[in-house]
Amino acid sequence: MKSTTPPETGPAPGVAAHGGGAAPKPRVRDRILDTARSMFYRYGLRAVGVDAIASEAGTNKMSFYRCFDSKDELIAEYLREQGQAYWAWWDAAIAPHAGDARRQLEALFDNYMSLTGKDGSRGCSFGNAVVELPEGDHPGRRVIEAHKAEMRSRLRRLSAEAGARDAEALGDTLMLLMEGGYLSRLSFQSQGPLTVAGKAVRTLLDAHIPALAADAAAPARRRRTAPAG
Amino acid sequence: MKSTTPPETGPAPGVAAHGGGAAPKPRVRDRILDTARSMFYRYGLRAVGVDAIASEAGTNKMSFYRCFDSKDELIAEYLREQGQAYWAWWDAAIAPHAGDARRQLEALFDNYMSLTGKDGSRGCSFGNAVVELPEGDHPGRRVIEAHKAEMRSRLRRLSAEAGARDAEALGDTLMLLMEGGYLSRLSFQSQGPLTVAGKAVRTLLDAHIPALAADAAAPARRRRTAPAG
DNA sequence: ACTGTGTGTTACCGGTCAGTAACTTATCGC
DNA sequence: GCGATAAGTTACTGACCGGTAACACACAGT
Repeated sequence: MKSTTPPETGPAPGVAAHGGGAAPKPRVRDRILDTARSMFYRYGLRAVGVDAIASEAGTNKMSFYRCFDSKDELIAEYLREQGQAYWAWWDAAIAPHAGDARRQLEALFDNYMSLTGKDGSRGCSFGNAVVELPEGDHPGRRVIEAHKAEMRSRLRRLSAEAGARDAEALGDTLMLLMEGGYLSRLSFQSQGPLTVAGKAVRTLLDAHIPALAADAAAPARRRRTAPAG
Repeated sequence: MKSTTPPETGPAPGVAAHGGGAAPKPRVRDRILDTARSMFYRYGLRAVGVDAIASEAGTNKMSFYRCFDSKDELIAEYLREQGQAYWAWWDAAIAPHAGDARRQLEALFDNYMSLTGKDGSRGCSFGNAVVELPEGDHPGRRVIEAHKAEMRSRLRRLSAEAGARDAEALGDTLMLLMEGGYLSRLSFQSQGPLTVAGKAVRTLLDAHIPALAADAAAPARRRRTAPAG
């Protein structure tokens, strides 16, 4: 196998001045979790050892094992934290269009595209993690499966709220689209298939949502978007 | 980390009777490659060591290194072999409908769904591999990127042949769909979003292909498929 | 018989893996 | 100052990692 993780020589925050005011120096556990997040995401779960995480976090293995029972538990905790951040992002992305599910979906995907298309992006933490955790009993797997199930159910719910004829099918299709973008991001640099996700969503919404011009409770400007001309 | 690969106690073919006739006993290299294929796919690239592969193939590490320069080279070779098998499958799936690109796409996805939905399926070898190979210079990465680029180009070509208004967008959307099915397969058992891929493809084809009733060279029965009622 | 080739066997290298023991130090509230 | 708690340090275990050296054997074609 190759060298995997470069040294990643970081300054290691270590002890921060905290005698004077309200600068609560980050506890070891938080530093470790933060470091684990970035290293796991960048290099993968198996490629990163606890020793590397600990020293990168400015501490050592012994302190690591005072905070976490095992590496597997750290992985599970890492995934739980990623989940919280994910739903915070999700909610923020759809919040501006509360009440208009169609626009919420469009905004969600627009946001998703620009985020996943970014330079440092390595796709979805959960999708990547599940590839490395084939064992059915790993503590991280339950987190992953719960996360993906929640994603699916949210997309289905939004599809229903948007007035889709077959909300479950639309929701699942949107899920495939998202997952596909995440995965394809790893094999293409910036001009990958991900770039059409926005168009694809609008096409699917058009196809699934009946075009009732004056529908009750429906937003005024629900424009049709034909796929090219 | 957990135990990763179970012992997988296999009988190890070893020496096959070959003195009499035309039974060319499988060479070590082939046995190794075959074992690597199943173990890499099942457990992942990093989870499987060369020692485990060799002994599972009924040989040993020394013979392994007589056939392959390194584990990384074996990985690349594994991916090349998977690529050959993949295109053979692909061509066989679309062959029955030569000349009718729309039906070819439908057949491709139907075939893909039943295959990826199978019990032992762990999604896409290439997608899984790229998750474990973040290093840009790994010999396997070129194979993966070439494979995915080829996939994309084939889907775009089929979309064009099917008469799509925006063939590149349709092709890329279909690519997202496929990739999404592969990835989501890992987080859902059998009733995952993958099950709607067939419907989704037909919806997208309907949306992208102009409905010319009597088009030259167009197949007679190109039925519209409305997404539910 | 001789030799080349393919293969099996054993032992080993340096490095890293996850995880632990025992001890020291720094900082906190009191 | 005192004790409690959090954290750093060094050294270690046993297993596994990718990769190699040296040697033995079985069989092919000549």
